[in-house]
Amino acid sequence: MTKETTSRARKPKRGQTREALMAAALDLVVKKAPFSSLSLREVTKRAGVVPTAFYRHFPDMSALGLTLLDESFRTLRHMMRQVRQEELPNERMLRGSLEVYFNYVRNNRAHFLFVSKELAGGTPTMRNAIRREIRMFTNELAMDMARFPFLNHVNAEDLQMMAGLVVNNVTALTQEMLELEEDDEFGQNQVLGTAEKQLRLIYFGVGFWKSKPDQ
Amino acid sequence: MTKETTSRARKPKRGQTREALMAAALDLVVKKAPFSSLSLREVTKRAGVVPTAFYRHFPDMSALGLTLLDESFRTLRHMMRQVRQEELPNERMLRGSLEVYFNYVRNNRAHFLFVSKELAGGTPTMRNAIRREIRMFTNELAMDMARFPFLNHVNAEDLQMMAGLVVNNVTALTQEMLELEEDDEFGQNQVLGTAEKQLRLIYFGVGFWKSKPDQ
DNA sequence: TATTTACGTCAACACCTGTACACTTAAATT
DNA sequence: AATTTAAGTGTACAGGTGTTGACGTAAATA
Repeated sequence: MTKETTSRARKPKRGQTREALMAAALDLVVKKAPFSSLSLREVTKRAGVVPTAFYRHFPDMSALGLTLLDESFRTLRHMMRQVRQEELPNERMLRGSLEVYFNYVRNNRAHFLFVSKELAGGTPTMRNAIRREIRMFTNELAMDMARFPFLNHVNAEDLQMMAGLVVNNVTALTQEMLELEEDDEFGQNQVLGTAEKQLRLIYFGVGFWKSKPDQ
Repeated sequence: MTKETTSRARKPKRGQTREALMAAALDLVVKKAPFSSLSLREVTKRAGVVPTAFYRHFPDMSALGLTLLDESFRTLRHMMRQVRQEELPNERMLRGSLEVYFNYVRNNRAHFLFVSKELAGGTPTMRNAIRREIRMFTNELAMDMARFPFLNHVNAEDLQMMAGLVVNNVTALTQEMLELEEDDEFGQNQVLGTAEKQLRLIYFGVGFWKSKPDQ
């Protein structure tokens, strides 16, 4: 008799549980703590699903983490590629590029917070994956700079060094940005202004650089 | 009859349990995970003490964390003050300063790892405390730069910007250093070399900088 | 239409967690 | 020498943790 009456209270919830789990994890990262210290049970609870349902989608939490990491960088990579394909950078477009980038950060706050917290505090696997992505950005930036006419006399190693300088700073400023309240437009503009000045200063230094010819 | 015979197996362990707890926590940070995800029980276990003994020394884990943070920065502050009191910096002594600093990092690896992981992943209290310390270093560096003769025409805001650039980079390179194995001298020298070049490049850019007179 | 598969539920487990309480005892203070 | 204090111990409890296993059922496939 109970068999046919139990069909009413079942939640259908077709196939979007995977996305719900990912969203729940990101949500908790924003509101609570770094991903690496979240528990499987609290993620499923926030996703509105029973703990054991987790295993239908991921073998364990670290698999969820790596999926989130992939999601975090996929669109960013795409955006950066587009920006880099435009005309050769000049001083005028520096501000524009920074605005585009930091706007992207603001619109993907959760993902950047996730990455930022795992960069130093995650498992070795996670840290290496993130550092590899960042190194890739650095390499691509160095390749772009190689096409600058006035950087012809800078060797590959020094180009890498310069790109590293830029990436290090943008990374640090991103984290500074993430510490600000979401509606703190004054603070955000201040960081943006600082970023522009710092990059321009680097730009000046780069113009003066002379690589040792033999190394 | 059991009363007087139980006196033999007691551990004396006078008053160094507090230090043992701090050392145990640092140890676990190096070998296991960020401080914020350590449990009270595993810290006491590693310190060779029963869980409840913890409360004789700290009200909770976050109090231990703040103590560790204080310990991490106290000696560093002292060292930096000494370095800054020496003669005005020139290009020659840049390498020397970096060597002193990174040597200090190497000799205090656990403390720097602790700070590095809490900087982005810790509780808000912890993050703010660390960021305050770093901001202090930036301010002091900016004050030093103000005494440079050839920086007379740079206003206070831009000095802050320049100091921020330097500190951001040294911070990033410190974290890069911490990712290397303790005995990877080649990698460490490579980071040191990159650091020197990057700071020299900034030095060039600073020489070219003109502040807007009105801001 | 019959069968299989994907994806949800519930119950149970062994273990780890922070913390309260009552106890012992070496050392410090009187 | 007597007493107080500081700092260790063991027991206990309520609650959170990852993971196994058996079960149900809507949707996809045959």
